[in-house]
Amino acid sequence: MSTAPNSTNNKSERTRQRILDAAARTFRDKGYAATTLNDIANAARLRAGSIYYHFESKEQILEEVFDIGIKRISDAVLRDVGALPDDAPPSEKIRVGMETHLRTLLQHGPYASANIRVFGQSPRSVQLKTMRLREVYEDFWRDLFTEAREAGEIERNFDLSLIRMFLFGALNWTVEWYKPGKRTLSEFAEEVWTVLFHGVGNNPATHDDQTLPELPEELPER
Amino acid sequence: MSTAPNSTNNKSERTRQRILDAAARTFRDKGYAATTLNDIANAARLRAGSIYYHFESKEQILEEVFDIGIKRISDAVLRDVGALPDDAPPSEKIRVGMETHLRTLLQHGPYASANIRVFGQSPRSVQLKTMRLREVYEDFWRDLFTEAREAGEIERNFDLSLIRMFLFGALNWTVEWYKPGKRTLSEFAEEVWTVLFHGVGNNPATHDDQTLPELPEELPER
DNA sequence: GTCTATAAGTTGATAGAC
DNA sequence: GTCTATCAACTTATAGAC
Repeated sequence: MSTAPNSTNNKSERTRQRILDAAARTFRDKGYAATTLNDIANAARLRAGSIYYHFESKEQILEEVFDIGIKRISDAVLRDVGALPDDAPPSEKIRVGMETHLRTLLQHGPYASANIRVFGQSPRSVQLKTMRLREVYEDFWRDLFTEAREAGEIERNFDLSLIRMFLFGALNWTVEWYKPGKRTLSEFAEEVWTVLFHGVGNNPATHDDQTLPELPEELPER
Repeated sequence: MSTAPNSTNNKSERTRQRILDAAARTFRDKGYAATTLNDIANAARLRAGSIYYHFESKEQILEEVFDIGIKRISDAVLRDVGALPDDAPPSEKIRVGMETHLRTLLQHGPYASANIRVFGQSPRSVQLKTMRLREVYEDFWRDLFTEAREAGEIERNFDLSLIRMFLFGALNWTVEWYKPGKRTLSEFAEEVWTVLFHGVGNNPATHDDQTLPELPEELPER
């Protein structure tokens, strides 16, 4: 009983988690190549050799950090957007998704931010293994933007994939500069959303609610 | 005459440039720590030891790559924006600056993009040395946005530094995903500018009262 | 100026004691 | 499970031949 073999909360598992936490934080701060097993071991309060009882290689640690990071963002965003009524305006779903994406990135541990900062410079083999999870998350957003256009909330002539990459660039780049300040994350996300949908320009009409103009069905592809 | 000692185009200087070019490209692709002097030497077609005739250390190479990168972006943007009439609308200056920033980042060699990708994970001491150049460039954009607000082209209540970081996030992130496609860089920059000032939303008013002429003349191809 | 050779240190990873 | 000890490979940097 005391040696419950199926428990996921035994000592080994907890040590494994400590190593992953330490690795994620160090990867995020210094990058993958600059992080040594000694760095990770020190931060996890054990010796470098002991890591190999829990992991096969440094690369394997990176893979798990990546997978956990994407899953954390993806799960949180899908949960919060899913909690909205099905018939909520897509633009509102986008607003909630943005806020949760940001919140996970900036406040919920180093896994998500390690992902953003290190992915581009990690070995190709590692990138490929985490690709599928990334694509699932990306598809979610692709669908959300398509939904918004079909609902008439996005002008027809915009390139949706450009808009998506543009938005994610702005959001992901926050890991390079964001410091918690006077503005709450919600207010921050709200302002980004406003820029995305209404722009910063002085357009008097933009702040009254949307009136859906007549919208023919033909979509100029892409 | 053949041994002109002051010439900046002698053999030594050209080799130095080859090393810097090779380093910038490899830093951008693999990151600083993952790049070895052997990588650089191979790409520059000489042996690792020979690099030390031209540079004192690996860090010094990184510093020069950073400085060159910022200077390339900064010089190009200040030149192109400066070529506009002084009384051009600030929003137009922003549009031109954005386009040149993007063009330098994506088409004018690896120095600028290495800067974006590697800076955050480089040694603190190196970051500090290039800070002053960065701040000059940042001040330029800060002034431009302030000018735009004072001209009434940006709504009062927006946080300008947030807008600026938001925009640069979107622009800088392009190094992670942009591939030259059907859309020219000018069209691309134009669309980003439109999103920034008018948003993607369906706001009928925003497209009628454009004060901007539509493409009065051909842009000189670069 | 570039080469080869090599020093001096670090790294990821393994073996075996406890 | 974690430790210490250690290896082989690699890294930055230097020395000296050409």
